[in-house]
Amino acid sequence: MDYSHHKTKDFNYSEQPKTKMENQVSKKRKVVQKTVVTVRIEANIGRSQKGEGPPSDFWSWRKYGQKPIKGSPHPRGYYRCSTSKGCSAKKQVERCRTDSSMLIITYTSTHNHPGPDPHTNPIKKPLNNLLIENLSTMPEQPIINEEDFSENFYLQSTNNSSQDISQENPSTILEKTHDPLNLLFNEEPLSYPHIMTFSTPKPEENDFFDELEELPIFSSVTSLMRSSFLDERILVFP
DNA sequence: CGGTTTTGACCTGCGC
DNA sequence: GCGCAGGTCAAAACCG
Repeated sequence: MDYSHHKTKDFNYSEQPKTKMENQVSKKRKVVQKTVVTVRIEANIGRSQKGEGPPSDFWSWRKYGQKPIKGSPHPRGYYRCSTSKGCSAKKQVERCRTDSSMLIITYTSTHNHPGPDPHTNPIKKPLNNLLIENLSTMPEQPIINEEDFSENFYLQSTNNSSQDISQENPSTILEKTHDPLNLLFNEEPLSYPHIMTFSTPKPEENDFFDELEELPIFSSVTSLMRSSFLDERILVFP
């Protein structure tokens, strides 16, 4: 396995002597870029989710670990981006301890490569009955995925479920301030949810991509996604 | 056969 | 210093 990217200091972890773990970053209480998203699974999303898996998104993820979390009946899964070997993007997926129908997805670090071409990564079956519940920080990557938004996917109040995030990720807001990308969003730090209130293709989607394009990392990708992704979606709809 | 998932071991940070 | 909790490694199993 190629874990050499761990040495790239994508995380603002403190340096310290390492032995076997020299390629492994430190874990807790460090300043990292995080984007927390909660997703509600309304129905039995049996299929590929197997009741535990995270909603898929544009990126391909490879699971590299799973740990039971104290106080939560559900384990947390650890995923890293498998699209590019050098990509340090990771995400953690866990179920809300108080509401097992809620998935809490924590994105860590950013992708250092263009997103996958939807045309070379054909859309799978759409994820039905999903609700984005919360965006506690700015999306630094396309957390909105083609599957999830294909149908029956809509946003609820940003504040309603924020308690889950604020309780379980109290440092999120703090960490966000260290994210240089967020400087781009100072004017409307939590403006994203409103542009995601759609369940069918609407002009709002363009707004979403418009905003994403303000991120340098996405500027080259979102235009592609905007066109191809939306085009693909039309194919998905019956 | 290559990529992904599973899973126990290992490591680090933190609180006491 | 010790124990706990969280995060990652890496070998084996699994899968298409």
